[in-house]
Amino acid sequence: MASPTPSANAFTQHDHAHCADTTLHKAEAVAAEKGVRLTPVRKRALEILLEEHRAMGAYEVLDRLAADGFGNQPPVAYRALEFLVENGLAHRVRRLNAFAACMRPGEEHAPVFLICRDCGEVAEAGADEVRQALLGAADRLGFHVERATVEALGLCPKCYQEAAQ
Amino acid sequence: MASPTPSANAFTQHDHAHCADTTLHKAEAVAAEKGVRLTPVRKRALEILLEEHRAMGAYEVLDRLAADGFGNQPPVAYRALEFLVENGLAHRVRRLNAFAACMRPGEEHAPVFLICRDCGEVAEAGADEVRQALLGAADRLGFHVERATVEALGLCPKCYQEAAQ
DNA sequence: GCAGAAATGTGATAAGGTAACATATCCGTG
DNA sequence: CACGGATATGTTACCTTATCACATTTCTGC
Repeated sequence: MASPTPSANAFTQHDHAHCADTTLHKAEAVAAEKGVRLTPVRKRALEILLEEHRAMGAYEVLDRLAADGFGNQPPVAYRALEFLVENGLAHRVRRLNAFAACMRPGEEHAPVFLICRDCGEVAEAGADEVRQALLGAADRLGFHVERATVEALGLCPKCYQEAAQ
Repeated sequence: MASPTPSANAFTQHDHAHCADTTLHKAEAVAAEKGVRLTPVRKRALEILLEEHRAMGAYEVLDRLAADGFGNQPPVAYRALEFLVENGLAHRVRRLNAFAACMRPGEEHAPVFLICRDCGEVAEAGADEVRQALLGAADRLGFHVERATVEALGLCPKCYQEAAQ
């Protein structure tokens, strides 16, 4: 699989600097509202994810944090990332052993990740129907869902077209 | 999280020996039909998963394989497990870094895993609506889904009741 | 039987993740 | 403001999970 380009999300071009900026502000608001502390490492970790605009491994984030003067041991990255995930500011993409900034912090949503196996691009899609269906299926078995992971592997529009040629 | 009991699936009691046996036969039929080889290691790996009837780590499966006279290096287990997953005879449970035998080999299905965070039990639920919803959401973005991972973490009926007390 | 493909065995090592503990910082309370 | 508990950070060490590379064997079609 090729290295993911940081140039698109949901498979559409857009202004990164802008969306990263507004998302960071939303994240700060969420943290304030929840009464949790978006400390320097945590904020920087989120910024890194937002800047890169792609799924990043914990060690990759760690390298960036270390370069910025923070600790260079794994727990530094894992703790910051865990905090972000716990508070809905980032997501964990299990299939990639990676993390990505949440594009809708604060909004209640069931993140669905669409991962292109060709270009590596990861898109976060909103999909309430998926969540509803999952809750329904679980409910029929008496299972009480707390968190859900929904990830699809396949081809993004661009790579699908290219593959068809 | 407590160690998962091998005594239930889909949170209901049933006859293991029987279901393991019939599932193994179905798996053999699937392999024959597909023209792929269910070699000794692969078959044994599947048997192990069926016998234990729970999600098992690759190294745990490896230990069992080694005890049965197969190689004792990681690739032995990973290759066998990969084969099983590729051919729909087992599933990978990403949240647990584990593998579980498929209970419906041959049937086209979207496996949904319900993982109890208390007792560790893992149930494979059929949930076509989930798959449909996911395909629909992906389609709206022009994404072409090939494989999907759907996993829910929460409480099984038993642990939910116990927690409520 | 033979050649190519598929599968296995093995050693080595990369990548991902956590436990434990010391130190520092924050923050409410007296 | 000082103090004490809770929270957060830094660091060491280590464990688990997963893959690469390459030699050897086994299968399969011809």
